[in-house]
Amino acid sequence: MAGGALPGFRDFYPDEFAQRAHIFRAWREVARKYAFVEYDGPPLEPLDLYTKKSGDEIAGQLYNFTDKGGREVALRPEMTPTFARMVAERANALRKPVRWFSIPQLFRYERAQRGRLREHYQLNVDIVGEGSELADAELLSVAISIMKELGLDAADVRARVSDRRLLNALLTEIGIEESRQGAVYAVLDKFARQPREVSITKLTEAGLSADMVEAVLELPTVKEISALRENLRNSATVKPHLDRLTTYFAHLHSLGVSEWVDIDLSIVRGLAYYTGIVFELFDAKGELRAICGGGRYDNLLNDLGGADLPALGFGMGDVVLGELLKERHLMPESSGTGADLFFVGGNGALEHPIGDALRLVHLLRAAGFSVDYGLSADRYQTQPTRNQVDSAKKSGARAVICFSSGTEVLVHGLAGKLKEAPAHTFASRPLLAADETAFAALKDWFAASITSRHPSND
RNA sequence: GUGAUUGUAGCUCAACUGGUUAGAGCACCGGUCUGUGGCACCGGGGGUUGCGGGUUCAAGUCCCGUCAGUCACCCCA
Repeated sequence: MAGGALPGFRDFYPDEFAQRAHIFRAWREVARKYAFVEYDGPPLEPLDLYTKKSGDEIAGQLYNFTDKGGREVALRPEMTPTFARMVAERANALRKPVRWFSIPQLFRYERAQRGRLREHYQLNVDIVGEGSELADAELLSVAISIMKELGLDAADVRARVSDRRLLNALLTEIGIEESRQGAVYAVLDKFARQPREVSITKLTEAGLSADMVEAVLELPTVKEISALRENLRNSATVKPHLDRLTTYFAHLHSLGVSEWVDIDLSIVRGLAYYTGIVFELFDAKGELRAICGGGRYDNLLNDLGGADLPALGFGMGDVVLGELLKERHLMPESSGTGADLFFVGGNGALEHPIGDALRLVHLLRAAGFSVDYGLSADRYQTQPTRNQVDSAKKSGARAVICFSSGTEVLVHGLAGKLKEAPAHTFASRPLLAADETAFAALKDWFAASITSRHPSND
């Protein structure tokens, strides 16, 4: 449609905003449980923050331009460089290990597709200053706990785990020299998405012998450490890395998330800076793109900011996650205002002009209620009450309130059938006189009688 | 950036091989109904058929371009 948002950008109408808020709430709630603290940085950064170290692969998709001061700038495509700079600047002062998270809006200039827009929000969770595999286990546990928090289970989402150091050792043991390992990584990354013959061709072209090719193509099928060839498993080069992965899995088990996790040595991660355990979260059916990806990047802080600290982290975008939640009907369907009270004109509207109505609304709000009403002074007295109540229901309000006579105020619940809903009348005079005990009585009754109309959405 | 495919109201869709003022349901607005008020019914607003050209007596329908969506590449979050 013409005149809409720019391609790849989204308008968040209240319903969509509620869904976004639902995801953000889960992110923040779980981060808090794991004792991470929130930070943020600028959405606009110097261009070279991204071109210097991340390489050309990212440069072609940057949303960049020259600002009015002649500076080359870019909308941030990822948070890690900003994070690295912030940590490096205060590396000595920060208490380790650092547990930080952020929910930046990120931008990339590339053709939009399902699950990939030009803009998205991405939870970033990072740990700095801890090199042990326990930190890796803690990090993955955060990601999985978010899935749980949103109502997903181990049948919906799978975590796939690999380890760059282990993979390096395995390839070396197979006899592949380091200069050719990059090509092998590329093939492993695409192993599931391209025909086996293509993989074989590419590996052969990379200079691997038939034996090596066979050994490499076995790797993605390994589901347990014991399934590795014996000579690989027992090699002195490989063993320490296998031991670490074993310990890592033991920690995951203790943290209660091991049933979500599979070994998958074809998980490579595109970004070149990963150095250790890496992981991705996928929907179990494999219909969508990765929900989440991350791992250990022990050299990046040093390369980027000169702080020699081990670090690890993950990013989780709102787009794919949102699609999965919608598919599983785990998203709030519609928002409504959810106001406590909706004021309508009742039988007493003629005795109480709009001024009285507004005064009551004002006092109710001052007493702590959220109050909605039709913004027409005219219809307050002329529109049939039943039609006003219809509007109140559609608004999602929990109860209606009106002048039911010259001397009384009626509060009536909107949950369920109107006839069965709780209702109560209060004397209007003390309420209009801002009598505190009258409002206290109203609040008590409301709290005891009126239930939320959307108990499942909260 | 490459290729394929789609584009009618806010949403989901209709309109025979081109043929009167492009329709319906839902949603929205107003109203009616004092025993099914999260119901039924009545009425209303809203579309230069994505946009721009072309063919034709006549285009939502055919052709070209363009923009946008979707999918697959590329690549990655």
